[in-house]
Amino acid sequence: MLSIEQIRNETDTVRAALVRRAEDEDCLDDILTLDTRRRVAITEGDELRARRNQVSREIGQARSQGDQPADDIIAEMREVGQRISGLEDEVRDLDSRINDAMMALPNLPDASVPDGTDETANLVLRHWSEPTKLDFEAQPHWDIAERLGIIDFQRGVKLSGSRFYTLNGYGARLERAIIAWMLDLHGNEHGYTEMSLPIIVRRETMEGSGNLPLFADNLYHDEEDDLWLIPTAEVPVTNLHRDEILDAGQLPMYYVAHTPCFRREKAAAGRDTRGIKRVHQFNKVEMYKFVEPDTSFDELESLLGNAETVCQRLNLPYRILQLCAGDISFPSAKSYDVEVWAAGSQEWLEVSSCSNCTDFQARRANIRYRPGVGERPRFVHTLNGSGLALPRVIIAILENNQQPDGSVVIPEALRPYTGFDVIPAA
RNA sequence: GGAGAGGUGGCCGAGUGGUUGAAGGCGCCGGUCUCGAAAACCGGUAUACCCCUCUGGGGUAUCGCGGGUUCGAAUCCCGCUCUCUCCGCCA
Repeated sequence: MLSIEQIRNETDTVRAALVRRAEDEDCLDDILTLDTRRRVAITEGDELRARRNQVSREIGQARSQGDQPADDIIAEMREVGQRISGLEDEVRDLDSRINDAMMALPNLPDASVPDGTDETANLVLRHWSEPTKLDFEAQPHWDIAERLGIIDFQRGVKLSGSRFYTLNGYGARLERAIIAWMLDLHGNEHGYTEMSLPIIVRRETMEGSGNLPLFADNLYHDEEDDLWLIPTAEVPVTNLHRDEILDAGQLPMYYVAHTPCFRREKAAAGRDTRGIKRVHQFNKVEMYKFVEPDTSFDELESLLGNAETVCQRLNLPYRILQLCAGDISFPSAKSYDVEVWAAGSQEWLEVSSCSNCTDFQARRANIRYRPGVGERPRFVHTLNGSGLALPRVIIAILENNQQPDGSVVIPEALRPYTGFDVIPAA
């Protein structure tokens, strides 16, 4: 959520930034109109309340001295009370309309974010290593995995429907190893605190992270208790410190968590239907930072570095994309994507998206910190990045490390965790 | 799921209709004292919003949340929510 002060005082800046995101900025005028009406109503209500407080105090004092208050004063105050109620209704209505409009506004792109309205305008910043070249006919992961018997698509569908699968034997063990290895890497070498979190959360939690009310379409929902399955660990982590005022000394705070992620993928129906590139349930290791505002853009660079380290240690060729203004996610002010090369399906796979959400989520979830003793609380900045998403890492390992005999070699870094060096050809 | 108890400021804890945004204590910050520290003493110590003749002044709201009664509610009534205890159930 943006700040109403910024919309009020820097309207043109906000308008220009929204245009860069290819967002409709007409609502700004509506918000400003509602905001003016709101403040008029608040002022009038406050004045009436001040009058009522004063008179009530006088009535109390008179009564304590045995005097009876005049009936006409009581009658007048009764009427003042009704006017106050009316103004309160009006303010409540205006608040909710302003809030609805504000909730629909995305974060503003940072000045360093390139122009562009969609993914075609994203910039390739750099490559690491060369896309894997195999001197035999490379197979896509769905063929490799089925042949090795480590992914069962049919039975996944039998259990849960399309876009579900099971990992079997070496496949399941490989996934478990990758998760444990990533958590250890970020926990031991990058300074993140490991968390195990609820993956089913209340409505308020989804609102705090910005997934509701706008993106309900992509979420699984339990109607009976109004609980929601998380699409990413970003949701519970963001809300860990909701409605808190942190000490400056506590920042920065780094968290890493492995969770299953659930996505209905309504908007992507029909896309990427083969294999495990786009599924309804997947595992992900997520990195998350709460930081002081002045440091957040530096923190974004180191966050990206942490994601890159994962790819490097796995020896997966990757490239870094800087997302353009029209392609950064709703709460983000600046984002980088990490894409690894998959030699079988011959495409770049997004395995991580690292974003600086500045104070956008913090404002929504009311996460503040006190810069110094006696100073006013300020909103923290939040950042998140996958570190990494499991299915696509598995795809890349299977496709890049496949051997002519049909086996798949495990990256060295993972071997202490898998306990095997190769998935043997069946 | 059943029964009961309870949610007050950073923490503990008073407070059942009228100068209570909230006693008292602890903690924290500043000061006095001291070579320094401790102790003691003095002072300060929530958040959000609004207005103005705006390096300052004034006002409003907030005692889990939302309604209601009343001139006036932390205090009374209703609904919700969360926590705790006991019973039941269960990994």
